[in-house]
Amino acid sequence: MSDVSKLAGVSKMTVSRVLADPALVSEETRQKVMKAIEKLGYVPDRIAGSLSSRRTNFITAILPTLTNSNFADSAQGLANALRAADYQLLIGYTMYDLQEEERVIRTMMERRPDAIVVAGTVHTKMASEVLMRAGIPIVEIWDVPEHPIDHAVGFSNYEVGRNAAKYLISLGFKRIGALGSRADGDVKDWRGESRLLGFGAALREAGIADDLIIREGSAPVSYDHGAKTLGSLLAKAPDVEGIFAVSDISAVGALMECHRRGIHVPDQVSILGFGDFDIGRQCYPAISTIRVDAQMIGRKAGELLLSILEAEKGADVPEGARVDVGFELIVRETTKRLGG
Amino acid sequence: MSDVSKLAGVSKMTVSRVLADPALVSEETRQKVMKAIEKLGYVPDRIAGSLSSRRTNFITAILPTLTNSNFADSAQGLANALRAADYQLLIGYTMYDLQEEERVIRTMMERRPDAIVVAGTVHTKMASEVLMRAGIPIVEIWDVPEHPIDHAVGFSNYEVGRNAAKYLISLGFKRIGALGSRADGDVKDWRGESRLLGFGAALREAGIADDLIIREGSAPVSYDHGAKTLGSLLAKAPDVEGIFAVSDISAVGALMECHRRGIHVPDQVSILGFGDFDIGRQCYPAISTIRVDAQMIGRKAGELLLSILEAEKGADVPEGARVDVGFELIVRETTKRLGG
DNA sequence: CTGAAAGCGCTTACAG
DNA sequence: CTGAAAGCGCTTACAG
Repeated sequence: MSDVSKLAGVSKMTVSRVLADPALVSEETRQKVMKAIEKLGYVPDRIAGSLSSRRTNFITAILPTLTNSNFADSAQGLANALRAADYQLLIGYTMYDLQEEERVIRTMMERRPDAIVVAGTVHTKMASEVLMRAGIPIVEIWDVPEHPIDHAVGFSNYEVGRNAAKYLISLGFKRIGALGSRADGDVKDWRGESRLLGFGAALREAGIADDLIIREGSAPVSYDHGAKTLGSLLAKAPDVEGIFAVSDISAVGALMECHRRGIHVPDQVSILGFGDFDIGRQCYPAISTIRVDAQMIGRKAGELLLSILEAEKGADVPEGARVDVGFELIVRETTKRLGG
Repeated sequence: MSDVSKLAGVSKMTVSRVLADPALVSEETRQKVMKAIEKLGYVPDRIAGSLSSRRTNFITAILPTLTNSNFADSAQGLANALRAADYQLLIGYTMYDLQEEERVIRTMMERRPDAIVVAGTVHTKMASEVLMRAGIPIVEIWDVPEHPIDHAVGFSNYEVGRNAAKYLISLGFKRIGALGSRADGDVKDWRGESRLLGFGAALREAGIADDLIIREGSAPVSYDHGAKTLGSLLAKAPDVEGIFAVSDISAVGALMECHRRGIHVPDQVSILGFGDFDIGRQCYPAISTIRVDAQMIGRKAGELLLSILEAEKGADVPEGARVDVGFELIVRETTKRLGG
């Protein structure tokens, strides 16, 4: 930068202004500076700029994994929303492990992000404290808790579970089960667990036994997980009529296992998934599922942050926003009314 | 940090040492410093550290999209390899657009990454120059060109195409086609195009016409793309016997379209995909494909970079490394010998 | 519209 | 094993 200022015959301050807010500089000076920048191939150093201005234009996104198309969609939605405003995403993975999440959050704090987006509303005590004291906007995504740390953009996983149960009940079933992952230990899909909790509650409300909710294996869930948990469920209740899987991935695995065992879906058993993954749409029979607009979650989180970070002084800024993007039941071919 | 040094009654330099290399500090001093850090909840500022040390521990990864499980796997493999060494990934998306790639590369340079990983070996002239002059290690992934900008980790897409053709020829087919995306304009999947080029070359070598290579629509490819290009191919050659799709996604789309048209796969036509996506493995009939270890590409790129960046002074460092991870033909149910 | 001074919070390079 | 000084490359906050 000082090279540029020398070549252009102006002060460093003027070069800085040309880059930050060209309107502040006279047309003539600007031209000189631009020419010098061009000639020297000068690339401004944002690290130095960040240190000086106390703004990094980094936004941290903490996700369980990127190998899940839903979270990848949210990341992409977030990145798209932020791109125009020149923010750079700092992505961290937790592998559904709360200890790892805490570690990632701590590491990320050293990079001084301007805001943090984190998937999930359950954190270690330490992690929650770090986030609360961070002094920057925090957006929890993929759920909408009563009392978010700061902001939240998502939907109620509990209600998803309740709706799943209600739908299966409406189909006339009495023997209803679910396929999920283990709910103990650090590595745990809390959102999936919320769905199972809501599912069980709705079952009980309807006077139906909730003893067929299988929790086996650990997140992230796989096709194999679906196949195995289906086996466990069948061993327990060969007469099960309707099944809710916490993820389409498990649902597809369960469906394939049904094929192998000669159990017809949906004539003998109905299967409902979650997530509306491509594979559920394309497989045969196509999986009935509950859809969430993952990309929209990312986009809305991004827009919320921009409205806060880019607010003019004095403008009023949303406080403790809770955005519920909802969800949608998509009935396809794996669910069917009893005797229908 | 100066708060910490005051509380601990030492200089800032000593605090810095405790954090960077505790072995340099006496046990007693270290304890005092650690206690002060704990008490104040001090979180070191890596932005300042980066400016001072001229190392950011950022590594930039530039990918077409994260919504493709192959690239997501590579990103995760890269992140896993770098995590232990305390590097943070800076991920950028190009949406298969070379102009956008150039823009992303320029923006990323302002963050002063210690190295850059970029998917693909075709760049705008400007982008190539920026990368060459960057003065940091560059790893191009997902192909292995004769002359990489710096390093390369991938496989030969051209050879993938050749092998696809050879395999279909070995099945006894004479009428052989392919499904790809448009090869003109800025938005373009160059790796897919390489596969088609190799495919056509092998066809010609065997004395088979290469006029059934369809290039329609733009990357990223979709199920719909597979269905539509299959339609075009069939319109041109109703008697086509073997088809190679540049991606499993297209292959699945083509397979579904065959179902709809009452064309039996593989009895009437064989379909070979690329990428070994989950969906190809799970759909019925399961897609024959060519598999690449995407996660390994990311991991090897990460390990290569670590060996360079973490090298002791004087240690010899790989120069212009070209790592070919190869690929693997996986025969499943959508390909079958003529009359077999 | 332009500039000189100070400082952001660290690490480098010495010195002892 | 410990510390004082200088500086990384910008922006902030004044001043004119």
